[in-house]
Amino acid sequence: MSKTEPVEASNFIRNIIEADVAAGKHDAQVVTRFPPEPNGYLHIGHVKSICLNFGMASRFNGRCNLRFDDTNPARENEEYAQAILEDVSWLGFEWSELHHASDYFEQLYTYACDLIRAGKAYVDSSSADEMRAMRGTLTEPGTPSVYRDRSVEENLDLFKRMRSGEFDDGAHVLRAKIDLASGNMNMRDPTLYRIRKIAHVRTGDSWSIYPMYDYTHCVSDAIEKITHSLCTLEFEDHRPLYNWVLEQIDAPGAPEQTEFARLALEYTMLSKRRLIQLVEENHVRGWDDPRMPTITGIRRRGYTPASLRDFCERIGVTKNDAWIEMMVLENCIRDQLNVEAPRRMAVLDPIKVVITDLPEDYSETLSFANHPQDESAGRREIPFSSTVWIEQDDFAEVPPPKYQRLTIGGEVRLRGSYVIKCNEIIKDETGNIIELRCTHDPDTLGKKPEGRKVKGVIHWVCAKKGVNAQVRVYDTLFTVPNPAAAESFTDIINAESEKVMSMCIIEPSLTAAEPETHFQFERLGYFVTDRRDHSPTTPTFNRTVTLRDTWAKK
RNA sequence: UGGGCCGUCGCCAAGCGGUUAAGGCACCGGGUUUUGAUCCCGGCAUUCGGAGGUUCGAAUCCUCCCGGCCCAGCCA
Repeated sequence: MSKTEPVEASNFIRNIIEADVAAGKHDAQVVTRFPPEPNGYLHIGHVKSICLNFGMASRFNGRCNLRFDDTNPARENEEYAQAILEDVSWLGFEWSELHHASDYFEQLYTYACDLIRAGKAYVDSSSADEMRAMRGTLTEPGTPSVYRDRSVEENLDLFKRMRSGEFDDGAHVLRAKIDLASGNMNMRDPTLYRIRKIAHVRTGDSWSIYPMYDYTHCVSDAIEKITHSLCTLEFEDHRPLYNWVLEQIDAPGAPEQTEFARLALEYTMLSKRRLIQLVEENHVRGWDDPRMPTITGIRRRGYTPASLRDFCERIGVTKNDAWIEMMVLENCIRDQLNVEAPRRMAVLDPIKVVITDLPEDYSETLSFANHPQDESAGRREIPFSSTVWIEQDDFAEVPPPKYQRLTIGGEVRLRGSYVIKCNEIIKDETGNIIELRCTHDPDTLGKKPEGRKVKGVIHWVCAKKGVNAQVRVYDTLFTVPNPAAAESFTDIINAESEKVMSMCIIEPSLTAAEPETHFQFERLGYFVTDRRDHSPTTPTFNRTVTLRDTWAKK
């Protein structure tokens, strides 16, 4: 076997882990974790992180935990947590262990007391505003709070009473005692605990103080013996603090944080706040609107887990501020569905064609391959009669140059059927074409026409047996590549991001399809039966993506 | 000189002192085709943000410069 081995794409994180394993670091184990906060739906940016974390674990025969970073009960809820579990599973990943940061609250509290005893943390009774003022600026050092030198006994006592609920929100916080002059703002005595007299989904009201992310995350990683803690670039500045905390306590593990660039996808917005806004202001119909970049939305649009995993493979992992073109995502689903999706015919914007040289009650059954390159996909029967629907776009009274479809006096192949010629146009009183009267060449079924070339092939559906359906065609939600840069998104929302087409005609067999079944509608694109709205009596399809169209581009 | 980070083809991205600077997407040809799809074949960076330097040899090491991103939540 001398054939060239396909070189698996390398990335810096994989290289680091590879080197660590080779060096026997962390006992040559690889344990990662995906740590979402249950305060929103997962989106395609999270998919990158999920694929990385689960992918690395599986590649190195390690484990990947799913851990909810549930340290802020004010914003988190169970609906989000359930959705996250479903999305990760749907993507095809299985977590090794399921944890919650809240499982560690007691341990976190104990470590915090250790920190106080070691003189590494203190209770600050300044207000949030005062603390902000004392923090200094990017170029000026901070100034110490008057509470910075409280005794260990006083700190311990106060912290204990904070926990017991004696104080109101904001009365005190627990701060690490590090370096108020640090150029890294995170090291200027960061807050470790704040008082929040609010019930937590999992711990109820047993706590009135909650630990901050910086303190919780590293300790949670250590408790779970995570080896490689992968996160996005904005946490780079937090790494010194992550390490500082673990150095102060008697940590069970020695996780190492490595940061990578978060995904930036053209024409989409991935900030949780903005996504929530889209939903709440009804710019979309919900978290699973097929235009949303959420996993559930992308799923409803018709993307598959495999196509999303492929996407992550293609975009790579680096620290570059990279913008991924929409096309890259689209090509992933095209490539998968081109191989896997059975072909069908559907007419979205129909115009009637009457074949005048066939008896009015003529009907015939034609056999079609379900896939042109894959015999194993089988065949199906399609009804044909003297009246068919074709796409309005496939007829032009005044054809543009190089037009290969039906024109007056011209011929075109009805895919899998006969070559027809248009002889006459019928218009209504306002001038709209309502019917094309054509004749057919009976000697062209399954063979090329005699003595001439017919280049064009168009799709069609039998008017007698075709079934009415709703098809929703989608375009990008925004009109600009970087919507996040816009002042308000009301003026950059694409008014044509969704077009609901209710007069579509589909092959009769399509009504039997289960929800979430993928098809290629020939010459149009890939479509999926809607997860929620599709049924035999209400056939409903979403357009996942169009076919590549080199002609339309010109 | 507040701190941290990033710059390799239009868009991603390998590359880790010696390679003809991988690969994918896009693009441009040409072939096959009853989907203007797919598929196939070919083309596509004398050059790695810039300028110096080290070296027999630099995208890879050093210096300076230019451009971009992140940080002043009791958010994550």
